[in-house]
Amino acid sequence: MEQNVFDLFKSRGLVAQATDEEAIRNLLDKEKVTFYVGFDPTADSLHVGHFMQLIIMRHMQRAGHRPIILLGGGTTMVGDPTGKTDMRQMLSQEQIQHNADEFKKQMSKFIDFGDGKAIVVNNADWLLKLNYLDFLREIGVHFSVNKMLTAECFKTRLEKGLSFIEFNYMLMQSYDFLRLRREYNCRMEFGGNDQWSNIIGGVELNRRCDQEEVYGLTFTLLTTKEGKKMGKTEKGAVWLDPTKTTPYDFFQYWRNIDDGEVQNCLKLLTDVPLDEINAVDMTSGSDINKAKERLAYELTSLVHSKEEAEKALATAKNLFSGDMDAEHMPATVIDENLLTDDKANILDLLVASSLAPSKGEARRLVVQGGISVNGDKIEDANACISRELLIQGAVIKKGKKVYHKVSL
RNA sequence: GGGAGAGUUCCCGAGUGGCCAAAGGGGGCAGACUGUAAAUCUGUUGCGUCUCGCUUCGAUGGUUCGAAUCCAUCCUCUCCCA
Repeated sequence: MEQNVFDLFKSRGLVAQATDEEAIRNLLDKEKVTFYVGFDPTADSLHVGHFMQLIIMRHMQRAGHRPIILLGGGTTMVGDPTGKTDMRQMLSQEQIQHNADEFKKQMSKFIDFGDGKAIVVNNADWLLKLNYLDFLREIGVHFSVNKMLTAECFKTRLEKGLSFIEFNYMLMQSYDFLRLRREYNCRMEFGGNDQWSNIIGGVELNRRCDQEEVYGLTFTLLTTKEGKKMGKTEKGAVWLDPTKTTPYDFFQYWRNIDDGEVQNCLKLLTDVPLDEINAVDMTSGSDINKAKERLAYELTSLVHSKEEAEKALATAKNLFSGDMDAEHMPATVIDENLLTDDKANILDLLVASSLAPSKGEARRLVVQGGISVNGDKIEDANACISRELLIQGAVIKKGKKVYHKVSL
C-alpha cells in the first residue's frame, strides 16, 4: 500500500502548519486533489528559496494530484509585504511575462505539464480586470482590519510603515484561492510557512463567500540556523538557472552547507529514504562530510542533470585532492593587450577574471597569500605570468575553494 | 494642513569646521586551525601609476584658506498633532 503523501510530508518534517490535518489527510487519500502554489515572478529565474515548493508539488503530482502553478503577475504589482522591510519595486508587464516563461521552463524539471497534469495560471488575468467597488463589496466585506493587523506578517511592517497597497496583498491572494476553487475546483493552497496568514485568509474567504471548505498547508522554511532564509550568498541568491549559478557552484553551495543542516536538507529536499538519512552518524566528521556530498549530488542531478552532477562531483574531487582539473572550472580568455613583453601582470589577470573587483583588492589578496597559480603560491604583487603558460591555460586559485582558468 | 526629527561607506551606526577615506559592530575577503563544516584567533575591507594622488557622507548651489560637519533650496523617510 502506497504511503499517503500527507504522511510522507509529515514523516520528512515538511509540514509546518495545517488548517485541518485529519481532513487533509483523508482528502488526499481518497481523491485526486487539485491544489495550488503561488509564485511571484519577481526575477527571471527560480532560486533555492523556491525549492521546497517545487519538491512538494513533485511529491503531490507523483501521488496523482494536480498542481496549479499560480504566477503572481497581478499580485507582483502589489508586492507581498511579508518578511520584507521595504516596499517592493513594481515590475512592468513585459518583465513579468518574461519571468513567468522562465519559471515554467525550470519547473518542467520537477513537474510534468503534459495532458493537463499541471496547470499554469496567471492571476493578472483576473486581478487586472477587477472593479474596485465590486471587489470591495464582494470580497472586502469579509475581512476584518482588526484581525488583519494582528497577523504576524504585518507586525514588523507596522513598526516600519506599511502602505495601503501592500496591506491589500492578503485580499488579493485570498481572492486568488476563491477564483481557483470556483474555476478549477482547487481545494488546497500550499506555501512556505511565511504564507500562513495569507493562506488562511483564502480558506476563510471561501467559507464565507461560498460556504465551501478548503484547506491550507504550509511547509517548513529552509533557514540557516541563524534563522536567515537559505539560498542567499554574498553573491546573491543561488539560482536554478545554470547561466546564473553554474552547476558547479550550485553543487558547492550544498557541499559547504552547515553540519547542522545536512540531515534536515536531505529530508526536506531529496528522495533519499529516511532510514538512510537517519543512519548518518552526526558525531562523525567523515560521515557528515559524506552526507554533504550526497546532498550536493542529489540536488544537482535533480535541478540540472545526472551528468552535471557527476561532472561537478568529479571536478570538486579533483580540485580538492590537489589535481588540477581545468576542464569544468570557470574560465576566462584574456585579451592579447594585457600582455607586455610577453608577460601578464598577476593583478591584471585577477581583475580580468573577476576574481578580484579591483586592483587594490587583487594586490591585497596576493600580499596576504591568497593566490596561487598552477599550484605555486604568488606573494609578489608584481609577479607576471608568461605567455607560454597562458597559452596552455593557467589555473589561478583564490583562497581555498575558488578556481579559475585563464588562457590566451 | 501644523509641529518635530532623520538621510554617513555593503548593512547598522559614531562623527557637528582642519588631527576624516571617516570610530565601533555586523557582513565579506584572506591567513592559521580543520572535515571543502562550525567555533576561535590574526590580517584586511573606496579607487589608482599606493610613503603620493583622486572620488565619496540624500541632491544642487553657496559661505570658508579648508565642509560629512555651517547656510539656502530641493528630494526622500520617520514621528507627533489635525
